[in-house]
Amino acid sequence: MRILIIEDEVTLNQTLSDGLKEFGYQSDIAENINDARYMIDIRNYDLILLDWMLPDGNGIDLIPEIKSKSHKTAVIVLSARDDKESEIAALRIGADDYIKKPFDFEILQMRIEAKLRFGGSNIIEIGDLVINPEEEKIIYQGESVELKGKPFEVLTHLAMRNDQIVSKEQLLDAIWEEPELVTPNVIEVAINQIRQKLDKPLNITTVETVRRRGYRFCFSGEA
Amino acid sequence: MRILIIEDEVTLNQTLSDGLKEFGYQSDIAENINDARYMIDIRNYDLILLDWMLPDGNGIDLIPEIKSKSHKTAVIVLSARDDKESEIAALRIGADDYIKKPFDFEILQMRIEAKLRFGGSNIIEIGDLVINPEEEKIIYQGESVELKGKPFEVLTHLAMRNDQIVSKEQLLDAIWEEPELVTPNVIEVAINQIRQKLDKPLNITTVETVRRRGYRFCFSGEA
DNA sequence: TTACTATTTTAAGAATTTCATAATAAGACT
DNA sequence: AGTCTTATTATGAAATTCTTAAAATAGTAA
Repeated sequence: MRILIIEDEVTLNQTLSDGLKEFGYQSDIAENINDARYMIDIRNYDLILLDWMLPDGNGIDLIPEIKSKSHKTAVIVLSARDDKESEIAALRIGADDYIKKPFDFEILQMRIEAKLRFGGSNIIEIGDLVINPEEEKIIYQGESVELKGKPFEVLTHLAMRNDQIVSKEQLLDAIWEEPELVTPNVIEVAINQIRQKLDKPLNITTVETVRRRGYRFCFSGEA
Repeated sequence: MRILIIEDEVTLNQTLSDGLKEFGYQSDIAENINDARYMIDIRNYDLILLDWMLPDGNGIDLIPEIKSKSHKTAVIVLSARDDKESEIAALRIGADDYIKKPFDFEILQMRIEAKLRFGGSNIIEIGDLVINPEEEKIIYQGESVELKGKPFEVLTHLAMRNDQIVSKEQLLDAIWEEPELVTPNVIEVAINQIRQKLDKPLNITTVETVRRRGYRFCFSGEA
């Protein structure tokens, strides 16, 4: 997670930066709009803390630019203004939150986490293989791979447990509604699908069989 | 967009409900935790307004349940408590925002929109396809496209979630007033409309079906 | 109100896709 | 070789989605 702090008070921005680092976030500091613009341009931020009053202008004027670059970047405005109109203006222009100065660091911390929690995706990324369970999509080296339904679920389950042996029973329990009503052969069929549609055309080997024990997803990302 | 209001003061919850309807949101009211639990169970909410003090317990105790059902549901806590500890507690347990009572409706309005907004404005612009939900208008390569009513709303909902799979249930909850009174077939019909009136004449494919899981708007803007 | 129009919903058969099975082939181990 | 496990493929059944048209509902203007 990368956070940009746009704030000109050196004491404050340093405190914020240090505090955020403690919680495991990467953070950069910009002390004016100009620098901020540059940073936004070269890096992708998950969240931006934005002071309203900056030496070279109003922070909130940056919001449209930020949002146009990436809608997914959350913006929290920090402002000394405590009138209702300012808050509305900030939110209206696209801020995701508005916190009045002086604020409690713990509350800011919590609000940041609340914002970033949203991005809790469970995308599996191994080398240049990307599996997105939410969207039921597989991308390998930029190419989309056609694999749907049960075989996709099996692949996902295995890929999440990279290098581990997963038994057929485990797969059945995890993916089939009523595991005892189907023969274990369904998995063999699914595995076959995966090999046909993923391994074969791309010339890679993702799932290997461990005789009597199950299957193991084993893919380093290297050829 | 469907919003659940969990609030026992009848005047307030009615005001909120009416206000939200004016802005085009579907909303339901629950006056206690028990009812709320039921509603959460049967419908998918994009956002939940949650009063802290309810006749049968603390509202914030519902947050873990809400989040475990769908982490995409945003929760805004409304509370009469204005101490720092309460706010931290609410955020820590998973709330996405905390607003102290009495609050200004306009600010609440803005904060709701900040949560639900997926981009800067609400005009959806992908390549040379422009969808304007406010005016219920679609422009593709300068050409106006005739698509109104429910099918338009379905398209909008899908387009706002570009690339994501949206289930029929979610569509029903978001767009129909009483989702359980209609069959899911209405969506199939709406999708068909979209394909007839948007995809076919313009020779593009916007919404693809993901069998068993729903539909996905998938349009890069490129041919 | 009445007639007319547009939109929404229902219904039902067609078309498609997925799933599980079974039968057979291939491979591994003793 | 003989036995056991896994791979492969085809096929039929089941489930889901598509399509179309008619019925119902809501909306508008005369």
